[in-house]
Amino acid sequence: MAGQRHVRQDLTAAAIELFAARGYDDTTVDAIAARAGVARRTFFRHFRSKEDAVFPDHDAYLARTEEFLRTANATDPAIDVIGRAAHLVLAMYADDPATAVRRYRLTRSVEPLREREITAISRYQRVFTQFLHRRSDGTDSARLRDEVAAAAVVAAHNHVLREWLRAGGVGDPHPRLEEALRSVTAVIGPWLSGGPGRPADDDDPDDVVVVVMPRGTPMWRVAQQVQAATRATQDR
Amino acid sequence: MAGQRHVRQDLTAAAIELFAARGYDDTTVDAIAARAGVARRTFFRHFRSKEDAVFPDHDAYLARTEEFLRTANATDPAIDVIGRAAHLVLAMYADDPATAVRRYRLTRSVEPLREREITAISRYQRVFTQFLHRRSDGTDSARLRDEVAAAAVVAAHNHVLREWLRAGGVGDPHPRLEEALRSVTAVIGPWLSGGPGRPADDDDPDDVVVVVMPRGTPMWRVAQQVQAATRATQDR
DNA sequence: GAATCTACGGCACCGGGTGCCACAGGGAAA
DNA sequence: TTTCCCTGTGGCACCCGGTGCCGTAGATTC
Repeated sequence: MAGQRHVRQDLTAAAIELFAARGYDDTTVDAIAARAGVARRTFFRHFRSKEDAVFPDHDAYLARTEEFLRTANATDPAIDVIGRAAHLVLAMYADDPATAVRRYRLTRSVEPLREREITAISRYQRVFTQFLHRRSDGTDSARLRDEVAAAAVVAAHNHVLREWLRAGGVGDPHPRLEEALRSVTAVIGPWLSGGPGRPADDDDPDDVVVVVMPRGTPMWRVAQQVQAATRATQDR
Repeated sequence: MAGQRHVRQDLTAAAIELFAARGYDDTTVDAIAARAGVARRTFFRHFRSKEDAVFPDHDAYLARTEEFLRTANATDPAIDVIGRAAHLVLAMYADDPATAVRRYRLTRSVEPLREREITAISRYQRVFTQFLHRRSDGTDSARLRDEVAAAAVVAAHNHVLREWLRAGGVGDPHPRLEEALRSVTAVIGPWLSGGPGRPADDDDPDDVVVVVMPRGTPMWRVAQQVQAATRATQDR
């Protein structure tokens, strides 16, 4: 049956139109179903709740993000991987700017939808955190850093996305996210992966590490270099 | 009427007991009201929704947090102020460990309550962000840093709170939050008030950053130093 | 003692969400 | 072709959270 996908799309379209025209509270599920030309019962076959009609394929997006993280290259810095995952999430909005903007305007004014969106974001953050946990040792301080790092990346993503939506969804938000993530990961990245090298010899003032590199080097690379340098002279 | 406060407390007590005993979904508002010895209509006079009964004075807490931030000393570093605000939020849980733990166990297993909690947390984060915005210039990069900093502090708070609750709410969580915040603010603080370094001059091979520091220096401090060094020669 | 205010109870109603059964159509196996 | 099954759908009844409205009892004020 080819119409199976149509019904779902018709329902979201009807929902968004009616919400925008008559308001969220004053739009019943009956009205949405009627506009889409199906029965009320069919609506709840496609969406768990009234709010879900606004975020149709959210579960699929989250699953895709999890898949991306699961298949990520194990040698890439973890902070960069979740950064690219943030780009992936952003792309899901940026691929259809018109819908994204309409949904944003709606979400901003309707409380239940806003709460829905917040919980959706928290699920992404949770997925990011779990990914970082898989890559770090289980110490409490590492877990703290993982959660902070995930929160930071999500915050950067949200900032760029919101600014882009507020401006009407014009242009490509990806470069802006890239820049924001560069700024954030420069600080968070090294701190995140900052396990101790060999113990410092506090009594030896000459036991130092010297690093020279071009200005603008990504901080995660700085961290790599410093750790490499630390290990290099480990057996002096 | 002295019983006016009693009814509210009785209702939350009845709700938590019944939720724990019979599950959230299988507990109707009628049952809660009956157990508290009042009518169903009275329940909705005290709480906007069924979930609200579990988080009785959440609005008051948020208001207290806002008040704290509004009356904060203007000369204190912003990152420290929201850190102390996080301690204030933590104290609201830690003041009644038994209730907090019961509520945590409940919240963890019941989805609607978990979503409620998440939106509650997001409100705190929003308040933190707005406070930082009031203290920073309105540039886009400053706003980004504000949001990341607020997210980081909230994440640290959540981590400490959750670990404390998971362990049964024994002991004082404040020292642990203090330590977590020390670790986080050491990285975020300078970055928050510092701003990004100047862009790299890729065509100038002499445009390098040199950092020398004791072996074993935590990586977050390396990042701090590198950024400081980057800014230091900004006007050469 | 009358007026007023506040908290509460009872009631009817709306609407989101679910369970159940029936049915239509299309494809695969007989 | 016939039979069977599977999937998407419609219709119905029902539960329950949440609201509006009105009445009332008790406490307070003048």
